[in-house]
Amino acid sequence: MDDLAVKIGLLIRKNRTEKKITQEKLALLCDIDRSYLGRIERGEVNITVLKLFEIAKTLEISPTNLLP
Amino acid sequence: MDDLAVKIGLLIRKNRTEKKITQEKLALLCDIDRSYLGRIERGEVNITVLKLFEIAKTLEISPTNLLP
DNA sequence: ATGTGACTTGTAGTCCGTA
DNA sequence: GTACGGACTACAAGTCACA
Repeated sequence: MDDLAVKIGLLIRKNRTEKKITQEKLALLCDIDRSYLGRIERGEVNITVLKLFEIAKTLEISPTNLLP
Repeated sequence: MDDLAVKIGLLIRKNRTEKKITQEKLALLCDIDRSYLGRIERGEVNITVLKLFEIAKTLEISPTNLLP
Protein backbone atom coordinates (compact mmCIF):
# COMPACT_ATOMS: atom_id res chain seq x y z
CA MET A 1 0.00 0.00 0.00
CA ASP A 2 2.49 2.59 1.12
CA ASP A 3 5.46 1.91 -1.09
CA LEU A 4 7.74 4.52 0.44
CA ALA A 5 7.19 3.38 4.03
CA VAL A 6 7.86 -0.23 3.02
CA LYS A 7 11.16 0.70 1.37
CA ILE A 8 12.28 2.74 4.35
CA GLY A 9 11.27 -0.08 6.68
CA LEU A 10 13.37 -2.56 4.73
CA LEU A 11 16.36 -0.21 4.83
CA ILE A 12 16.02 0.15 8.58
CA ARG A 13 15.77 -3.62 8.99
CA LYS A 14 18.74 -4.17 6.72
CA ASN A 15 20.92 -1.76 8.68
CA ARG A 16 19.72 -3.18 11.99
CA THR A 17 20.45 -6.80 11.12
CA GLU A 18 23.85 -5.81 9.75
CA LYS A 19 24.60 -4.37 13.16
CA LYS A 20 23.37 -7.69 14.58
CA ILE A 21 20.95 -6.18 17.04
CA THR A 22 17.37 -7.18 17.72
CA GLN A 23 14.26 -5.04 17.29
CA GLU A 24 13.98 -5.11 21.05
CA LYS A 25 17.45 -3.71 21.55
CA LEU A 26 17.15 -1.04 18.86
CA ALA A 27 13.76 0.00 20.15
CA LEU A 28 15.25 0.37 23.62
CA LEU A 29 18.10 2.50 22.30
CA CYS A 30 15.72 4.66 20.26
CA ASP A 31 13.42 4.99 23.23
CA ILE A 32 10.43 3.67 21.30
CA ASP A 33 8.22 0.64 21.83
CA ARG A 34 9.39 -2.66 20.36
CA SER A 35 6.07 -3.33 18.66
CA TYR A 36 6.09 0.12 17.07
CA LEU A 37 9.55 -0.42 15.62
CA GLY A 38 8.24 -3.66 14.13
CA ARG A 39 5.47 -1.74 12.41
CA ILE A 40 7.95 0.78 11.06
CA GLU A 41 10.10 -1.99 9.58
CA ARG A 42 7.05 -3.58 7.98
CA GLY A 43 6.11 -0.23 6.43
CA GLU A 44 2.79 -0.07 8.22
CA VAL A 45 3.29 3.49 9.39
CA ASN A 46 4.40 6.70 7.75
CA ILE A 47 7.03 8.04 10.13
CA THR A 48 8.05 11.66 10.64
CA VAL A 49 11.50 12.92 9.73
CA LEU A 50 12.30 13.34 13.40
CA LYS A 51 11.82 9.60 14.00
CA LEU A 52 13.85 8.81 10.92
CA PHE A 53 16.72 10.90 12.27
CA GLU A 54 16.52 9.31 15.71
CA ILE A 55 16.69 5.82 14.25
CA ALA A 56 19.54 6.76 11.91
CA LYS A 57 21.46 8.27 14.78
CA THR A 58 21.01 5.16 16.90
CA LEU A 59 22.15 2.99 13.99
CA GLU A 60 25.13 5.34 13.61
CA ILE A 61 24.38 6.00 9.95
CA SER A 62 23.36 9.00 7.90
CA PRO A 63 19.60 9.56 7.58
CA THR A 64 20.06 9.64 3.83
CA ASN A 65 21.05 5.97 4.00
CA LEU A 66 17.50 5.20 5.08
CA LEU A 67 15.93 6.87 2.04
CA PRO A 68 15.38 5.02 -1.22
CA MET B 1 12.61 24.72 19.60
CA ASP B 2 12.61 22.00 16.98
CA ASP B 3 15.97 22.51 15.36
CA LEU B 4 15.55 19.86 12.69
CA ALA B 5 12.18 21.13 11.51
CA VAL B 6 13.54 24.68 11.28
CA LYS B 7 16.48 23.58 9.15
CA ILE B 8 14.27 21.56 6.83
CA GLY B 9 11.85 24.46 6.58
CA LEU B 10 14.62 26.83 5.54
CA LEU B 11 15.84 24.36 2.92
CA ILE B 12 12.37 24.06 1.47
CA ARG B 13 11.99 27.84 1.41
CA LYS B 14 15.39 28.26 -0.20
CA ASN B 15 14.58 25.79 -2.96
CA ARG B 16 11.12 27.25 -3.46
CA THR B 17 12.29 30.85 -3.83
CA GLU B 18 15.06 29.72 -6.18
CA LYS B 19 12.34 28.24 -8.34
CA LYS B 20 10.53 31.57 -8.02
CA ILE B 21 7.21 30.12 -6.98
CA THR B 22 4.96 31.24 -4.15
CA GLN B 23 3.94 29.23 -1.09
CA GLU B 24 0.45 29.24 -2.50
CA LYS B 25 1.55 27.76 -5.80
CA LEU B 26 3.81 25.14 -4.27
CA ALA B 27 1.13 24.14 -1.79
CA LEU B 28 -1.31 23.71 -4.66
CA LEU B 29 1.14 21.58 -6.63
CA CYS B 30 1.96 19.45 -3.56
CA ASP B 31 -1.71 19.10 -2.76
CA ILE B 32 -1.22 20.43 0.75
CA ASP B 33 -2.80 23.35 2.52
CA ARG B 34 -1.31 26.83 1.96
CA SER B 35 -1.24 27.66 5.67
CA TYR B 36 0.36 24.32 6.46
CA LEU B 37 3.22 24.89 4.02
CA GLY B 38 3.85 28.18 5.83
CA ARG B 39 4.12 26.28 9.11
CA ILE B 40 6.48 23.77 7.55
CA GLU B 41 8.79 26.52 6.28
CA ARG B 42 8.76 28.20 9.70
CA GLY B 43 9.72 24.88 11.31
CA GLU B 44 6.58 24.76 13.41
CA VAL B 45 5.69 21.19 12.47
CA ASN B 46 7.50 17.89 12.18
CA ILE B 47 6.51 16.54 8.77
CA THR B 48 6.28 12.92 7.71
CA VAL B 49 8.70 11.47 5.18
CA LEU B 50 5.85 11.11 2.71
CA LYS B 51 5.25 14.87 2.74
CA LEU B 52 8.97 15.48 2.44
CA PHE B 53 9.10 13.33 -0.67
CA GLU B 54 6.06 15.00 -2.19
CA ILE B 55 7.57 18.45 -1.70
CA ALA B 56 10.94 17.34 -3.07
CA LYS B 57 9.27 15.82 -6.09
CA THR B 58 7.29 18.97 -6.77
CA LEU B 59 10.45 21.07 -6.44
CA GLU B 60 12.14 18.61 -8.80
CA ILE B 61 14.98 17.91 -6.39
CA SER B 62 16.19 14.91 -4.44
CA PRO B 63 14.65 14.49 -0.96
CA THR B 64 18.18 14.35 0.44
CA ASN B 65 18.60 17.99 -0.63
CA LEU B 66 15.99 18.91 1.95
CA LEU B 67 17.85 17.25 4.82
CA PRO B 68 20.57 19.04 6.80
C1' DA C 1 12.29 -12.48 19.26
C1' DT C 2 8.70 -10.77 16.26
C1' DG C 3 3.76 -10.02 14.61
C1' DT C 4 -0.59 -8.35 15.48
C1' DG C 5 -5.04 -6.45 17.52
C1' DA C 6 -7.20 -3.13 20.21
C1' DC C 7 -6.72 0.53 22.12
C1' DT C 8 -5.45 6.10 23.94
C1' DT C 9 -3.03 10.38 23.28
C1' DG C 10 -0.56 13.72 20.78
C1' DT C 11 0.23 16.01 16.75
C1' DA C 12 0.26 16.04 11.63
C1' DG C 13 -2.51 18.12 8.39
C1' DT C 14 -7.13 20.79 6.76
C1' DC C 15 -10.19 24.58 6.37
C1' DC C 16 -11.81 28.75 7.66
C1' DG C 17 -10.40 33.40 8.61
C1' DT C 18 -7.61 38.13 9.80
C1' DA C 19 -3.94 41.46 9.26
C1' DG D 1 1.89 36.98 -0.93
C1' DT D 2 2.96 35.70 3.76
C1' DA D 3 2.32 35.09 8.95
C1' DC D 4 -0.52 33.70 12.24
C1' DG D 5 -4.63 31.93 14.71
C1' DG D 6 -8.86 28.91 15.99
C1' DA D 7 -11.31 24.82 15.35
C1' DC D 8 -11.57 21.11 13.50
C1' DT D 9 -10.19 15.78 11.38
C1' DA D 10 -6.90 12.13 10.24
C1' DC D 11 -3.38 9.60 11.50
C1' DA D 12 1.45 9.10 13.78
C1' DA D 13 3.05 7.98 18.31
C1' DG D 14 3.12 5.19 22.03
C1' DT D 15 1.25 1.17 25.26
C1' DC D 16 -0.09 -3.61 26.42
C1' DA D 17 -1.55 -8.32 25.98
C1' DC D 18 -1.19 -12.44 23.51
C1' DA D 19 0.15 -15.56 19.89
